[in-house]
Amino acid sequence: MQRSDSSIGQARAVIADKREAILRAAIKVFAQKGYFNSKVADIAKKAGIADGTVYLYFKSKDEILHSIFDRAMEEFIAEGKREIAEIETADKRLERIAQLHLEKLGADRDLAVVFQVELRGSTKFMEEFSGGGFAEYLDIIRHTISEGQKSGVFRTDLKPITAAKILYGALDEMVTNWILSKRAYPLAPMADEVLKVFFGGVTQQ
Amino acid sequence: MQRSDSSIGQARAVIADKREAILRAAIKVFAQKGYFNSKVADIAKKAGIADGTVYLYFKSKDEILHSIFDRAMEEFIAEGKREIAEIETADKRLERIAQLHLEKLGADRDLAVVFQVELRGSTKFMEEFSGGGFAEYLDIIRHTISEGQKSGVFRTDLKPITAAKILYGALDEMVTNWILSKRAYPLAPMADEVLKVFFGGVTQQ
Amino acid sequence: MQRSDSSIGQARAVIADKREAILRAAIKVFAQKGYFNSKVADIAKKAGIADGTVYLYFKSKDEILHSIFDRAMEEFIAEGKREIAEIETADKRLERIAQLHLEKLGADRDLAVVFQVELRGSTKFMEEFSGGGFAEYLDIIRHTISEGQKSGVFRTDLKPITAAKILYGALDEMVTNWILSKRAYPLAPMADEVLKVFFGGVTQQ
Amino acid sequence: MQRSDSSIGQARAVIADKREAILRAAIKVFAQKGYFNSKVADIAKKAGIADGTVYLYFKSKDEILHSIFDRAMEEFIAEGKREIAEIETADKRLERIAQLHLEKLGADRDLAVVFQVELRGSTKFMEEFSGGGFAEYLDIIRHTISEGQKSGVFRTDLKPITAAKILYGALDEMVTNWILSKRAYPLAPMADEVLKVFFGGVTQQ
DNA sequence: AATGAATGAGCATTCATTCAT
DNA sequence: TATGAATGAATGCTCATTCAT
Repeated sequence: MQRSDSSIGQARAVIADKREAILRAAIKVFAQKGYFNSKVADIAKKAGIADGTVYLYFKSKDEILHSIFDRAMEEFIAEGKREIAEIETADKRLERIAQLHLEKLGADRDLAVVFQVELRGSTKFMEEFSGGGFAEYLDIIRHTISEGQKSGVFRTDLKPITAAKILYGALDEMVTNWILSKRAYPLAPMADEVLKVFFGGVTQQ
Repeated sequence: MQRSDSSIGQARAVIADKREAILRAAIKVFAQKGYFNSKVADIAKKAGIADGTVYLYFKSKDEILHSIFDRAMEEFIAEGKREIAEIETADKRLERIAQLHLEKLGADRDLAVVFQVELRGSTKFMEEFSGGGFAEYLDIIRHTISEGQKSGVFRTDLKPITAAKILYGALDEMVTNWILSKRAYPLAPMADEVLKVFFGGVTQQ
Repeated sequence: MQRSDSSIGQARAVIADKREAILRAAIKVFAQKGYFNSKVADIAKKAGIADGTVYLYFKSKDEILHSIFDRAMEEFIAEGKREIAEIETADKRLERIAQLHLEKLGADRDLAVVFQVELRGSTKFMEEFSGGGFAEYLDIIRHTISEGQKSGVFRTDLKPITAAKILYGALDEMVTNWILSKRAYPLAPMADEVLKVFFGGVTQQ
Repeated sequence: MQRSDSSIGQARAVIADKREAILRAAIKVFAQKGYFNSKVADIAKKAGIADGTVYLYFKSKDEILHSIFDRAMEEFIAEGKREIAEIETADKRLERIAQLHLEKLGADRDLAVVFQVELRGSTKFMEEFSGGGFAEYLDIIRHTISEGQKSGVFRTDLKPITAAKILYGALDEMVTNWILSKRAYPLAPMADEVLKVFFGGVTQQ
């Protein structure tokens, strides 16, 4: 029995769709109740499938969380690299990175919650994550700052990695506050505020 | 038969000691295995008491974690207030706050791990915490920045609360990185780096 | 459109072949992992078919095990009857039965394992089996002994059914030991040892 | 705080009692439904305790089954050795062993079922068991036969180990048949029948 | 106050079976 | 007939909490 190319394509699409549905459902559930308080059954129900079906696509509950991180970071980094490749100066690049950071997470509150909250819920995850996508992300910032130092746009009495952590930390805190805030406000514009301080400092000239 | 004042005092001291022992034990255990993976029995064993005894001092496992936060924040804020009260200018105050922040957490790695990791392990905790000690802490920073703006030392085109979050976020990231780092280095000196950027920005003058 | 007789015959052969393949696969799998630890998926994979296909030939996993017993006992009894029909004396018949018993199981270790181990893994199976092929098998032995008593070759102060169980039990134990033995030795020759004792006893004359 | 010797004794007795109760309950439940079909909850309920309590006395369901075997074999072998130590001749010793075998299992039908059925339900158990108590038991029989050969009471053209297996197999079959029989009859008297054949054979002199 | 044995609710995962294709 | 994705019932074990002593 042979399948036409299109039916194979369909089958793949269906598989991808179900995986995707589980991932989306998991993001919602994890965001709402936290990883440890979420039951696999909750995810399955939200995804509209049977409990056991989850295990046709993921090996364990743990793997679902990992997949969420991996996929999001991958997309995020890919898009970031693509965008900054077209930008000339280091300061403009950093600006775009900061904006992208807050745009992306500001556009998907549930994903943001999982990133800000669950990712930090265990040293295990943090360690794995730090050695993974996050390290690459931080490295892009560090590298950009380093280039800015070489081109003379940034001061040179700062270690690029330290400056990178400061920028990342400031952006990260914007996200965390936004998540926890009861008021709904747009996250993306906060990037400019962060950059204002990061570039110019708070001291009156 | 009546207890003398001194015996009551002793009893209270014993109670405080045991509470303290449980709290110290819990910080160690939570830091090592994470809140959800820690058993109350682990804490009891580390504290050298029976499982049931824990419940004579705390209503639940959850309450232990809360107490850790509450007590640490309380101490932290009290010390912070005391120290900055003696400092004249806003920038010097901010400097002291930043140093204190990293000194304190840098001096107790287990406590730092619990703060950085477990505090963020659930939205529930974060929300409660945000409304509690953390809000007060951030408010002290915000207020100091506001004063600096009035006195002309800080630029005024920034919302004080936003600047406060940026400073806090940058410091927080220093702590997180320090915890996850495999190399052992002193945390406190990082305060100066953060302040360098926060005050002066990264842009070359 | 009608199927010719020959195509029906072919279809039947195919059906029989696939049933047979499943049965052979199941014997191997059950022998290796035990009935309860064997998955229907394991059997299907070993048989080279899809999981669902198993259910076109058997109603349940349970039925597969039953079929293994039924078919093996049927073959066994048929061959036994055929062989002893040509033998004159009761003692020679018993001899042939014992040899056949060990020859058959000794020639198919997997089948032997399933018989010795899985058959006894549940009272349910044992009861059903006892009322089925096994009863008939034991009855053949009993009947042969009874004939031997009538013809004067066997002593008459023993109930034939009891003597039959003794012979069966002794043979059965040879099989069990052979299965569990780490050394590989031929099973069939043990029949003569069993018969030596069964016929003559262990007492020195 | 000190416990008197008697209160320690009581505590031990309580512990032993509860372990014992769980073991007795497990024997009943396993005998009725088979190991794999028995739930730990069934055992707990039959023992009159909570599910979790089972795990204060046993590490796993598997360990319960092992304990049943180990304890029973231990008792059995100890009693067997004690009894035969007082008997002079090898044939009388064998007689006593056979009687004891059927007396013991005949006195506790549930235990007999677990031994005959569950012990054989998995190659894993059988292998472990064969290397354990069972091997020792068979060795006692073998050794007794060997002595009988030396003293001239048994014929010497048989390997003692083979003769031992034959005797054991015959006795074992008596037990299995007794368990599966719908009629209730005393098991112990069957020992004499087995011995009659084992000693003298079925052949008419 | 202190103990630690007992409790029992809670859950990730497996797998025999079904059924749309 | 054959497939294999989907189902969902079933269960051993953990551990926060209680309570008799």
